[in-house]
Amino acid sequence: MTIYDISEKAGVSIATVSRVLNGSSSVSDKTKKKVLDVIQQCGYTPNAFARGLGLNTMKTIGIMCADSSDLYLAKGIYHIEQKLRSNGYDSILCCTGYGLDTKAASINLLITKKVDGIILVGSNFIYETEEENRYIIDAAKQVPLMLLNADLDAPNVYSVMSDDYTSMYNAALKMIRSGVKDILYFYNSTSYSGIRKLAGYRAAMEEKHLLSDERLVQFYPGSHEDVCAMIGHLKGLQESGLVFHGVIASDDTLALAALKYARNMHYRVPEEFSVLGYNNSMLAVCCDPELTSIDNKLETLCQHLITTLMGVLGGNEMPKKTIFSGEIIERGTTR
Amino acid sequence: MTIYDISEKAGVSIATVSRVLNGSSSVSDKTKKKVLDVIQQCGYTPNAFARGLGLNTMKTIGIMCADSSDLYLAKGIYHIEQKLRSNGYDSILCCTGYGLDTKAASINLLITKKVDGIILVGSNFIYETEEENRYIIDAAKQVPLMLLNADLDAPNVYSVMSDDYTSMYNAALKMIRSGVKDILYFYNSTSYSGIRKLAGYRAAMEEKHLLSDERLVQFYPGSHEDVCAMIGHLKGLQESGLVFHGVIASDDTLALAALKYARNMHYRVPEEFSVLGYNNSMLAVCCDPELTSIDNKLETLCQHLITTLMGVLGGNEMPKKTIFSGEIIERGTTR
DNA sequence: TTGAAAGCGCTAACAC
DNA sequence: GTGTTAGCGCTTTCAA
Repeated sequence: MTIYDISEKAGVSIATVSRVLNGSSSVSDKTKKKVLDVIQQCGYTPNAFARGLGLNTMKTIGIMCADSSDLYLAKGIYHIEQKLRSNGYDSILCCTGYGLDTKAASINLLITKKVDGIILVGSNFIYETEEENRYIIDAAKQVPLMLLNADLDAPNVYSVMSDDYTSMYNAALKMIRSGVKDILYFYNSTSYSGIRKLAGYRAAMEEKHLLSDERLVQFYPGSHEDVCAMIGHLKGLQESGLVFHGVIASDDTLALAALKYARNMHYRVPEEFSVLGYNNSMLAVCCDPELTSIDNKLETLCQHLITTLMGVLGGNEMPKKTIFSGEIIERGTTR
Repeated sequence: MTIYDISEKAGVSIATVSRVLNGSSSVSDKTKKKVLDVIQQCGYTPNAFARGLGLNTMKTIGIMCADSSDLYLAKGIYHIEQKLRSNGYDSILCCTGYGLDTKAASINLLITKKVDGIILVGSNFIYETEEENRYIIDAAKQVPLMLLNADLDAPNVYSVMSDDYTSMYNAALKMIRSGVKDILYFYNSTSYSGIRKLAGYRAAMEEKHLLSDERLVQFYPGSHEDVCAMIGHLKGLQESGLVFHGVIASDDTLALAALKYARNMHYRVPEEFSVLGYNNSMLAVCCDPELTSIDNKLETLCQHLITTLMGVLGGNEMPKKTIFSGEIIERGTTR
């Protein structure tokens, strides 16, 4: 069933059918109805390829994420997909994994698919050297590139992010003021936002001259989901003689592990041990006591990102960088 | 950059370029190399639309799920996307929400996009009446339809699922044998798999003549993420006089709520109160004590689903229905 | 082994 | 308001 069949059955030209299909220019109500009737009756739907061929757009946005089963990224994808759809765009999802080579391959694949834009969900796409980020810079020559929670200065690359540095700085300061001095920072990502968070913690601790022992900054290298291993990591630290009565974690899972560690050590939480998480995910209310966590306004970020992308696609001048501030959601693991 | 440019630069016809591009038929090694060189040098990639127009396939599979931020569905999407990619297929993701109308709209949209197949992730796509399932049956006339964790008998529809009934039946029996008699069933979905799970619980309880009070079967109608509301639901039950010392939940989140309820009531777990979850998700190891949960082998299901889909796409005869059995992962909330 | 040319289904510029 | 027609970039006969 093609536009030719419809035009024939309706007794008009293909151009007229195309016009009613696209709601464009002037078609008399009568012919319009006639065509619509035939279309309805035949259950005809236009061929997206042919349309794309001519227009050179599929109204499709590529979404890349390292791992769609990550709680935080999954939520981001969800919001983005929804908002895209409500703007008349579809999405192609690419789960790239964490390797640079597969990321580069994925981004090229999306471009091959003629997506109208690409959204990079999560800060792990940005590396430290320009060389490593070249795959993004190059891709941006072809389509607009949107970064969620990351930052890269390059033409046609737009960043929307949460102010992780300030959020962490404020949260750390708050915990210090609550009386906890020996606060361990527990993180598992050296992505852009990971580095910013750590810097926030560092600034607060150093300001108060509390970062006496570099072991207070702890990188956890294991699996993102292996809570046991995280607990083991903290246990090892404790056994090696490091003393800490507070943990600030770069994400809720790590914080949860810290909470389980505290329970294991028979610390009373929050009286003797404080824990702070990040992302304010579902996990935060799944434990007992519930986790104090930083909410980085994911949905707001996504909304803004899509608005910006739509603007760019519409040919408008749009802000290259937008920063929202986070918020500490106080629950039972801090005083 | 088109095939014409390449053909010109290489001094051959577009047909020849097309041939080397598709590795088809016989091209002399010399011309092949020449063409390949030019392609490389120009960084040319073929236009997917034009190709699709002719071939009428995009090597793309549509993935539908109600909510990609659901822990379980997200994991399923992740595995599916990975395995699809390793088979040379891309995926378009559609988060449909839970309404029938939006599901039908999404499935049509995917067909419009000329996907080669559609995967429905999660059992909430199947309804009770054939009328409601018509949108699937109709879609299957155009492309193969794969169901993950659901079941529907129709031409060109293939189902891969976990044996939820038996898993629940066994788990319930086990809990009964451990000495818990008043077991509440706590569920939030009347999807196909939701119904099967409930039936498994029912069968075990009735076999032991333990289902005296219909209030032991409790549907929770609220948000999937609102743990507080779930706890509230159980509290309300208790206050209304219902006595129960065990909870079997249709998913880990509900089980987690039950665990928090138990703690709230100062029951000792598992000595005085047992809890069983479903999905063996990350949540199971996030609480204290850790949750006994049923693992339904999601990755295996996904692997099999993709294998089947590839077979169907390759024109082979494939099993219409495949059932795997689940496994109880014992942790700290059952004796 | 290669080239010429006819589509694939649609949009949009241009004529009427 | 409506029809004609030239592409869009590629695959695939059919000839050579």
